[in-house]
Amino acid sequence: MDKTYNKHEKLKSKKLIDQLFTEGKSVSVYPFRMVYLETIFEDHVPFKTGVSVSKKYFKKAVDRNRIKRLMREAYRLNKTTYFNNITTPYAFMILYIGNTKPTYNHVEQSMNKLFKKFTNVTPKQTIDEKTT
RNA sequence: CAAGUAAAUCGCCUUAUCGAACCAAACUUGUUUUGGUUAGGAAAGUCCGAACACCGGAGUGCAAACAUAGUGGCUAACAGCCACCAGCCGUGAGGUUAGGAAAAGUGCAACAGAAAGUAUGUACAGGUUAUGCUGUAGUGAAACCAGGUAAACUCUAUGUGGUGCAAUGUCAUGUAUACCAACGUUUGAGCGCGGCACGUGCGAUUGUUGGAGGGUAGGCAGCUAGAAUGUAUUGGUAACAAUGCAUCCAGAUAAAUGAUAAGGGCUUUUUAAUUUUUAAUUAGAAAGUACAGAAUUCGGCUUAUAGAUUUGUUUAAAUA
Repeated sequence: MDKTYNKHEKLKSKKLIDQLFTEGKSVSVYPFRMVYLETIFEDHVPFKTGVSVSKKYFKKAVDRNRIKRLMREAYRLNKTTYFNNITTPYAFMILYIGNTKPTYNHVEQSMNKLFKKFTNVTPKQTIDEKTT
């Protein structure tokens, strides 16, 4: 997997996003919250990821754009270290739940923590699902 | 010089690494390669005016509601812009104005004043038997004759259908089936023919196929070559118009136009040194580098904006 984040890796389907929020599980490391769900994609992409910032805390479009860009960048550069070993396809939605404008370093560190937590959590759950 | 004043322009740059979207070409037809393009002056507020689309009426008049309001011009249109007149502000350059009508009617009016109008007080004088009456004084912008106010109602003139690209059109996976047709199934309720049975016709139910309808997820069109931009000439005081030449300049949709690092500008503060005091130059340090992100498209208006630049123009008094 390369350090890319193109059209096919973006979570776009409205249907899937609704499903994600109703059925998905979540891990959170401040200031992020990641909702995830196991699915199968028609175009055989391993992961699809979306990014979201609340309009409630950031009223200006410029600020929202900036934060989303930082998040996408952090995802793009760090996903290879965590997700290359995972074979099951997942849909992700990463939410920014803080209320201050972050710096890039801050975003990257938090994102790393978030992914670590995710990789620790997921295998257990899959085992649980199989047993029960 | 300094302080204004009016108008216009710009609004960080370079390099490296890793990326995103769209378009074109190529072939090895791909999550390929190569090339090109990729946010603003306000993209913002959504306040006016249009284009375009659909709905309604499809004609005319009146009324209501809303908007506009000096005169003339510009414009596709406008509540916009330009010129001129008038009032007000400023020494001035200049700024600013909801600048139609008070002899149609209704209302309102601070302070002062007895009273701002279903009034007639006080003092003095005149007059009278006396009162009513007449004059003067005092308040105020205005005292019975009217005036002010229409960013009060109102009147006059002019204009105005509604909803908005989530408009609208089109393709249509899947799902469900009140619809229609054909064929078929059955422990086939019930009904008709018949005295009853068999039989036969209709048929609730159910299956398959086809059609029609509906229009969800999603795709495509609308979707960017235009009242376009730049430039020159001509006409016009100007807004603006005409003509010639050149150019193609974002099209995303959980929403691209980026991230990081290094260096350099610019501004402010501060330290040191030098020079002719104010100040300037050089070197170092610290901080800052705005407002803000297209979403159908144009013309305006309004609001936000670190800092920089250019041009025209004004300066009374005081001080040097």
